[in-house]
Amino acid sequence: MSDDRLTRAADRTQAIMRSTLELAQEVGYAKLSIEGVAARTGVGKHTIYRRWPSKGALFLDAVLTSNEPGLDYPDTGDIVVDLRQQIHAAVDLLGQPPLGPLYQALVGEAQHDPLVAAALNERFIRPQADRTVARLRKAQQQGQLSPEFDLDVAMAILSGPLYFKLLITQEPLTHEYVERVLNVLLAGMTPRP
Amino acid sequence: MSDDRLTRAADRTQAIMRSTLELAQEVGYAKLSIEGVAARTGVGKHTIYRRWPSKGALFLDAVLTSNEPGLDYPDTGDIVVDLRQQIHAAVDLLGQPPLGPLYQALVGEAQHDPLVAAALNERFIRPQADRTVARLRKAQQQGQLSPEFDLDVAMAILSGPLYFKLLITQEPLTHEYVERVLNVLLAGMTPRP
Amino acid sequence: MSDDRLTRAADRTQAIMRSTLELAQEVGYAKLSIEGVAARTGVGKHTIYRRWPSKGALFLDAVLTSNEPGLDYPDTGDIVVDLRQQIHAAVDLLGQPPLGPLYQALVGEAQHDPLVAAALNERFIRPQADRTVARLRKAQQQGQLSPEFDLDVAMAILSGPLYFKLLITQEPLTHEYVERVLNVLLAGMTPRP
Amino acid sequence: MSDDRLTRAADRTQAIMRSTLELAQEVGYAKLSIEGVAARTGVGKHTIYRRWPSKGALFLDAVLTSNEPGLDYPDTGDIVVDLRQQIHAAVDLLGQPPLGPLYQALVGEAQHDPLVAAALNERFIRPQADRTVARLRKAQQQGQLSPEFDLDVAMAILSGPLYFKLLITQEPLTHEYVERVLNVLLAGMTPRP
DNA sequence: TCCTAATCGAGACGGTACGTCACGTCTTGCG
DNA sequence: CGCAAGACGTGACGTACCGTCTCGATTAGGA
Repeated sequence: MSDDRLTRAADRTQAIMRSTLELAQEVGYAKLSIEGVAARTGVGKHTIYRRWPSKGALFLDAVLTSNEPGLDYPDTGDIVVDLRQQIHAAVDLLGQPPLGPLYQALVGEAQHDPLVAAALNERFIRPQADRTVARLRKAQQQGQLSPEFDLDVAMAILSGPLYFKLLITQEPLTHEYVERVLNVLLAGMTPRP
Repeated sequence: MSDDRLTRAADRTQAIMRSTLELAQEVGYAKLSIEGVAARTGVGKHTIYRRWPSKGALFLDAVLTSNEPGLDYPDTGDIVVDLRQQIHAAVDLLGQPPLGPLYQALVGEAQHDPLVAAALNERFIRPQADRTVARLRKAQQQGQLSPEFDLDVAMAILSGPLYFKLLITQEPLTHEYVERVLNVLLAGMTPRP
Repeated sequence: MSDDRLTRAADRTQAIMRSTLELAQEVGYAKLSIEGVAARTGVGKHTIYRRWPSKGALFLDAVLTSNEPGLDYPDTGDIVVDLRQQIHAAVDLLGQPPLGPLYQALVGEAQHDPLVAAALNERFIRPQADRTVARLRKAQQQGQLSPEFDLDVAMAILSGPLYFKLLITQEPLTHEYVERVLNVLLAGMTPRP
Repeated sequence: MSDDRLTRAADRTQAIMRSTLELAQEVGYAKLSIEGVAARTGVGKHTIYRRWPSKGALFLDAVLTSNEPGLDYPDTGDIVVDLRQQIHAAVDLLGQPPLGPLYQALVGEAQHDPLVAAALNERFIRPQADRTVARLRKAQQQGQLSPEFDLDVAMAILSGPLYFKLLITQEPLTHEYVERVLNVLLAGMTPRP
């Protein structure tokens, strides 16, 4: 079968990504090396370079693939319930191991490597943002939000403080914190009589 | 004189930081190397290692020193005016060269190097945040903000979306954008009758 | 026909050897690679490995095959005339491109690879030496050489200085040079009264 | 002292050459690698590349240095005695381990690398040849050789057959063989009445 | 005419070594 | 004595070939 080859190749691809995550968790992204990943996976370096152009690209793929399908969005009909649930899910996912530190390193790498930045946006950030804005828009159309409310900014206010804690102050990301953010946002969000 | 020696040392320190910024701007932080800085400055590597423990520490020092005293805070008495002025100053400073890309790289490095993260927080992030919260608190005491308003979160909502644009989506940071953020924040901020 | 397959195979064999010589002349033996020959010929690597065990063996085959039947020996009846003609033919063949540099590289490879050394001896060196000694012996039997003359050494004196120039001093191989060698040899070769 | 550094450097240089010879004798020149030499010597690869531009140059240096001062020339006053002694010394040196195989590989490498060829000539071949020709010339001036005898060719006839055995037929180099060569040469060398 | 077997191109694969770069440590000698 | 200069051991880079391997496609020649 033709699938044999593809299967073999896919197996190797996944094995490499698995080792990458393991190594990254053990020694940290800074000390991660393609040489090390190759050795740990029992694979030639070329086999890695054939698939990814750089350590950053490999790491991005490994991190994002490990977290398919990402953060799915609920839709209970009540925008407040949905936002709350979603933001708490984000904290659970990104605020602690295993994904938290990996994702933090990934965003860090994106600051040095435009390819990683672009891929990260396309594969994770933008879809997530789009889903959030779409959900907000629906609520707005249903009258749950005032018509002139700035949806893009609302999304940024949901995400930004979270990244601020994760990347800038690097304090633990808590449910209590995002709850407070949500409360402030809701104060400006609800339609006034 | 003893001052001579100190002066000489300080001169060298500044020369090294100057070369660091130049090199970083020319080749990018990722390709910056202590070896390169030493060569460009006409200085032995030891002279750099005597002053900074790592490339990250040197870069942090260079970036922050180049921007003393940072973002000063106005106090006109009107919190809205002050916040607006401050946030636009931040956009002017971080949203474009020369500081923008350097600062972006610096935050990136902080994700990989805890020492850089700590120093960045202590020397830049926390003082800035503290000033903002202090200004907000004063306004709250003057009755310009509702008493139960969450000041820490307000600060995070002012900063977070800015970092979100700078680090995550990496789109240009515009005055129009922060203005919209501010508007949403103000909607939840002003005291209700 | 069964010949078809053999013919096709032989065609491929020859195409590979042709590319080998071309590549060797273009980039030199040191940078010759089986990978390169395969690519240039439009052939899988396996097809080469199926025929030759190593780069050296392939190169040997290519060089020697390109020069079938080698140096034929004249027999005019006069040993001096014959030796002179033969040695000048050798200079014409080995002292200049295309064969000169290739042959030089071939002997070089023989120093590192016993298989090449053995094959080179069997297919080129020994036959050539045998023909020379045979011709000398015939001359000796005809009284043109003194009976106690050392034929093997005579052959080595005809060949040795030539290789000395080709491999050791690597100066151009001239007709004038071999003529002088021949003269010295003849001085000790001719029967004394 | 300034000698300290030079001494340290020279020590390393010699240690590297020593390992090179050891490794070459163990695994053969073809499998010799700079990586291997570095590992065996306990030295960084760069420390080798700083001193020699290629494996061939290192090997040449190692082989020739190990054999300083090479083949010294006797001068008893009798050219026949001197030539005989010299040629037998050459057989003792090059015809057997340890130097024989190393020297053979060295000449082999010279066929692929012009730098090695040039250095080999300058440091070993030409001086040796010059000494031989000088000794012959002196004998000629003393009337031990006929005035029109071709000294350069005589030198080539002493060396050539020796290299022919060493490099081409690769049979053992024996004293008996060079003795026969010498005899033939002497036959054409001695002045005729 | 179809089938079986061999051969082929293409190129993935685990390796080894290449030659380069920068790391952080060290030593030396000049000013 | 502090410094430039740069050698040093280390380890990773990204590349090139090695020789082995699997895959379909393209043949032949026998059923």
